[in-house]
Amino acid sequence: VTASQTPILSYLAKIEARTALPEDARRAFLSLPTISQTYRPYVDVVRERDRPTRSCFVGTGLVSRYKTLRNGSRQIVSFHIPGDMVDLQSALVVVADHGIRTHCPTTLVSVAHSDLLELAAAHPEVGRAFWFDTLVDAAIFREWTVNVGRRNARERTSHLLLEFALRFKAAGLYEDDTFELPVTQADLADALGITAVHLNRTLQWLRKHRLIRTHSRSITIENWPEMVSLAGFEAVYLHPEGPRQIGKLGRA
Amino acid sequence: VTASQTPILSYLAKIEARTALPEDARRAFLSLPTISQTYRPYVDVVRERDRPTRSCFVGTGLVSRYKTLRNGSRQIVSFHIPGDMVDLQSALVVVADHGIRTHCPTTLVSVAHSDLLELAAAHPEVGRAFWFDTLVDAAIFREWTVNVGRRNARERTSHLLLEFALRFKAAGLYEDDTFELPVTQADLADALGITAVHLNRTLQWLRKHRLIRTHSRSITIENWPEMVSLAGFEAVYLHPEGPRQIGKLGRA
DNA sequence: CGGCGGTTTGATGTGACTCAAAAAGAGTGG
DNA sequence: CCACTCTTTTTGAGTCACATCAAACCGCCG
Repeated sequence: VTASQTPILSYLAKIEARTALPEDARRAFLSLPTISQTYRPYVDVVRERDRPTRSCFVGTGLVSRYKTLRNGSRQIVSFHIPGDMVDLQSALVVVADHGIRTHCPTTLVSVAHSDLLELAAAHPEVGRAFWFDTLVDAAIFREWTVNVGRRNARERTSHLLLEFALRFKAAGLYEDDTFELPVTQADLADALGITAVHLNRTLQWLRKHRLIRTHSRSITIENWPEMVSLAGFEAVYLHPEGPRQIGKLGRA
Repeated sequence: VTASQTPILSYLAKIEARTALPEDARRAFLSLPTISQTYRPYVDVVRERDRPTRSCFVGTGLVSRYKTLRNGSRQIVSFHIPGDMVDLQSALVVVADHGIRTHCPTTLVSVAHSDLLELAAAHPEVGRAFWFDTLVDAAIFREWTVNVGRRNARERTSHLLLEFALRFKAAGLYEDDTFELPVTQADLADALGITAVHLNRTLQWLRKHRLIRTHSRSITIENWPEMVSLAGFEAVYLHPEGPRQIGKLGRA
């Protein structure tokens, strides 16, 4: 196991938590040629309108996918943490409709699209896993839309923090109700569709009411039930149950 | 060609506008057993937390996908017009994280998930087309997030109307800059994340400034360039260019 | 012609934005 | 270990876009 395989192993662990892959598919996946690269904070990995030829996995650090508007304001549409596959979509979609950039020192491992598509073609289970991953992605986007469309600043902020908590937990990066979120308040605000100033006041409110605690960039969920209820959080959309099983496919 | 095949033909036309399918795949697709059903306005086709076993195509009318919050407010996350495949995602994702309902008299044609998955397995081109469709879906959700997160009421409203215009045009339901949108202002407001009252005033503003015209439920884009500029609309996210070609797959 | 969804209007309230500047950290070099 | 800078967080005051509530109006259909 080389260092550059680690993020792929994490990704495999993630998708296999839902459905096990056959041994040969696993092995084929792990033997794909990869390139590992380290980036400084706030570096664009993909720019809007680029035509990337590789997809990548997050090893350490954190990246976001974002869109920029005419007036310069930015909306972050998703964050990706270690073990996530970023930009799987660019495997099929030729021109990027959004950018991808780092927020802290980050290591990414990339794989050529052609290799991914061949892998998916050769191992239908992998293809299915990719499709499922895309579907969960879409589900998260939908929830995000609800978040910015219909919830106020307190609700959205706690909703996002809870989503992070669950995803970090699934990635094994969550202990004592605490996780590291190497992102500034301005960045978070860009994701939440509010201003940094207003996010700051919102965080203060959450702290004052003992819902969360913060120490530099680490976040502690202090009162999980209250947070869930404030956010109106329902974990269904993260679909931890995994995809429909192949066994169930036979004519019903 | 039976009546219940029509929506599938439209769907095929849609995906084949991007990439042609081999003849046997086409034929297999068209010979799937279907059920055609007509619904009245405001009927739930799928309820949140359901476990649907069939996906459907829109024949006539219009359906929306939506999520409901605790306080009863609703956020529509997408609309589907004739020729769209709705809820392709439920083929793999077991439990629905959102509802689907009609807004006007609507005919849907449904296909069993098991059939769709077998089709996709037997014809990789179809599997790829499904995956691509999911990706475009996700791209639309992302844009929608940007819309509600970072644009004001006028910008979002014109953005949504332009998206509709392009999609209706692609579906051949657009003439003289005009299309039928069988949806109330309250419904549109649910999609835009604003109140019906405010949407109403926004539409009045758009009319007064000669950007659009409305006659009952039909909408005319009166000044396309101005609308595009107001909305900050960029059509990339609809990905009309289609998926990466198989021919390009060979090791680069 | 009355009832009924849907649209429009009006008055008032407020959550979030804007601009600006102070305070607190974090990193760097002497 | 302390000055210095740069970034991030925090505070304050004024403003605006959009929400809320409520009523009137309109077109459609039986």
